[in-house]
Amino acid sequence: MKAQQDQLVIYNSLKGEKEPFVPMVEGKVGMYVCGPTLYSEPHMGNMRTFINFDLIYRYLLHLGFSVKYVRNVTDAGHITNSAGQEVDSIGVAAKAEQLQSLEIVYKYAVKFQELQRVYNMLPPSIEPTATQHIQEQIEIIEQIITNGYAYEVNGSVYFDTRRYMQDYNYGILSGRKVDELENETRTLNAQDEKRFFADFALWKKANPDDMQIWRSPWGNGNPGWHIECTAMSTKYLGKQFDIHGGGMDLKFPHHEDEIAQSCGSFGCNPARYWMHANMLNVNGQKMSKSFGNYFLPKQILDGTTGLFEKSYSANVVRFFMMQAHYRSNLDFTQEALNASEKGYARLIEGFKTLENLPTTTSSFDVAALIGSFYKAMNDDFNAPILVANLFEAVKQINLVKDGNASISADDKTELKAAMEIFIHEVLGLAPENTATETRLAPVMDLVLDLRQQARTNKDWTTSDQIRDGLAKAGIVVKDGKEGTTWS
RNA sequence: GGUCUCAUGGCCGAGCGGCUAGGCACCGGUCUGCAAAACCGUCUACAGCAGUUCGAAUCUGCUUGAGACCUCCA
Repeated sequence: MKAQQDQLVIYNSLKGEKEPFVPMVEGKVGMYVCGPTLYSEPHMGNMRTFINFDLIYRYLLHLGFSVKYVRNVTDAGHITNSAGQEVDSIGVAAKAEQLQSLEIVYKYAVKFQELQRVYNMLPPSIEPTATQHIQEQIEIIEQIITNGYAYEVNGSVYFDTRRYMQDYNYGILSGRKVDELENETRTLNAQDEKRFFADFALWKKANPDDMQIWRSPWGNGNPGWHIECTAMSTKYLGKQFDIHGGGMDLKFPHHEDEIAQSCGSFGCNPARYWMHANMLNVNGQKMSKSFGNYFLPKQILDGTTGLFEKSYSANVVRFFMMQAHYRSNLDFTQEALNASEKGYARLIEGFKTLENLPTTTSSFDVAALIGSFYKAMNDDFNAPILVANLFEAVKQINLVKDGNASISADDKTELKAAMEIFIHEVLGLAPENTATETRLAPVMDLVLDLRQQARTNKDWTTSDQIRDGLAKAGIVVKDGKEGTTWS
């Protein structure tokens, strides 16, 4: 397994190129991913990022790394809105739903947990929340002030971007130049307290109508949005760790500001590899709350998205996502979803077929095939190539089944183990739930037995009546070469 | 307005200078009482125009189109 670790290459957003992955401590990986803000239910686009990092987490685990995967939950913090004002989005949601802030957070945390389970995502090593780490945030802010990169104004604390730029490169991740930014910024409202337009809030003085407030050396207030990630990643992974991930849309300003905060307090970039997952598109445009073109993960499971005429299983949705690279945009369309549904069924069917294959000698290179699975994933987690290679395996399996190819017993065992690993463990496609089928099986055996009797007697009327009746109940009967099956 | 990214066959998507993924759909075939399913085969695309090269979907320039970020967003 060590050899496979050595070959892993990751695209580092910080450098804009792929580079060999070398963890700080051999065999161990520290990974931080920006999680959801719990002021509403996560939509499908949000899920794509988490599913992609779940894939990355799973593959790192499979390679034998000891991974500490930290994904935060934002349950407090003031963000900057379009008017340039600091806003507590959770408090706003709480007022709208006439609940307390923590009720809002809890409500959506429960839903998010449920979604993780449904989409077969491995739980992170820890899911810290911002409210549990106010003290740590305050301490880092104090350190930044001590280092001279932040200043207090009227109970609020701002990051001093101009001062910072004298010592560090603000824009190292996003490639932005601050002097250009100034001219580009469309409006500059409500920024009287800031010394410079690019300064951002580390701590914001409490408003009279804030639902959550905390004590600080600067008076009662709220942490800024960016500081929580710095506090939590530092606490659980150290001042510098291996991988920092998140959605592409967090690159600027969120991740840029995280780097500034870490450099401003500890003097180093928090992560050596920055990874950014791309967006999910609907009709060619990014799925987003503000565009209103979003649907919820549960809606696609029960067919109520209003966009597609049918429902799809979580495995199909996940498989669909795995057919696109995490750094590419992905378009959700009816036709593509249908394609994935059939392709997924074919893959699983092929894997099942492998089990009952006769063995002689191998007519194809099984070791090379398995090697291609690793090669794909080692190349910056290229899941679509992995899927293509899995289909190559399915093709060979079917050839063997039809007697047009052969496989040795040892190769069969190896291939079965490898496919099991890559389909279930790495891609995270959950084994199908057969609970209902086990109850139904004896009944179906009886029904199909009766139908077979009718068929033997050439009583097509009865035979077809049974088939049509079952079809209405959602059970499809297939008359194969070696008997009748159903699903 | 600024910065950046991307344009691949009917659809979704890999590809990162030569060996022209993969899935689905279509079409043809095998099987079958019929049907469905399954399996096999087929289909050869890289927005346009120039250029670099022995050779370009892949590199360069221009044109056109789309998107992201600059505000909260995964």
